[in-house]
Amino acid sequence: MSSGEILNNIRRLRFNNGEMTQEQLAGKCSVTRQTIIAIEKGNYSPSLTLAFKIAKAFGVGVEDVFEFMD
Amino acid sequence: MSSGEILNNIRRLRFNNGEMTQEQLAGKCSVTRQTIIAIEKGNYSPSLTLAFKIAKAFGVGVEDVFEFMD
DNA sequence: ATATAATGTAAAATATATTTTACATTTAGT
DNA sequence: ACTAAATGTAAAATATATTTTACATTATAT
Repeated sequence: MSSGEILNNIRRLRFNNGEMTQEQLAGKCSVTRQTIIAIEKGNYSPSLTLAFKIAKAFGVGVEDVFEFMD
Repeated sequence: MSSGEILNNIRRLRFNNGEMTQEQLAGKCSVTRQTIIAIEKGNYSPSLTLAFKIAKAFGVGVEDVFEFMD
């Protein structure tokens, strides 16, 4: 899996959602803060399940959070 | 990751796309047929990267292929 | 009925995603 | 300047996704 193919707007969405912290987003998605950091930095591609949870936490669609560059 | 939370329309989309075989879809997504089978059956949640590749293979959005039930 | 194609099951090996734990650095508020 | 909060780095451990390999079953065409 090359996560370099996935870009994301997590940081911007966090800011626009009451300046949500990574910790808070992690809580909403039931994952660790480290996971959010890693995904936000594009260290690896998240599972689809987690991608959906992140999108839901922001009240948007998956493709509003993540973009596939191929 | 509980993949029970993700439903998909892969089989239907395969049928509607020239009756594409699992092998062909696997080829388009650069994964093994076994992976397609497992995902189609909901054995596990795919990586977001693969989800995007599958969606692209059908020329639709990720949320047209997968549905998050929570 | 036969042969081939497509789909399905299974398990070990391998690759990747996530967690745990710890510490460091930066940012924000006073 | 000080403190706490937020973010960041890192690596080992753990969990999950995918591959490899093999065989079985079902579907399709003749």
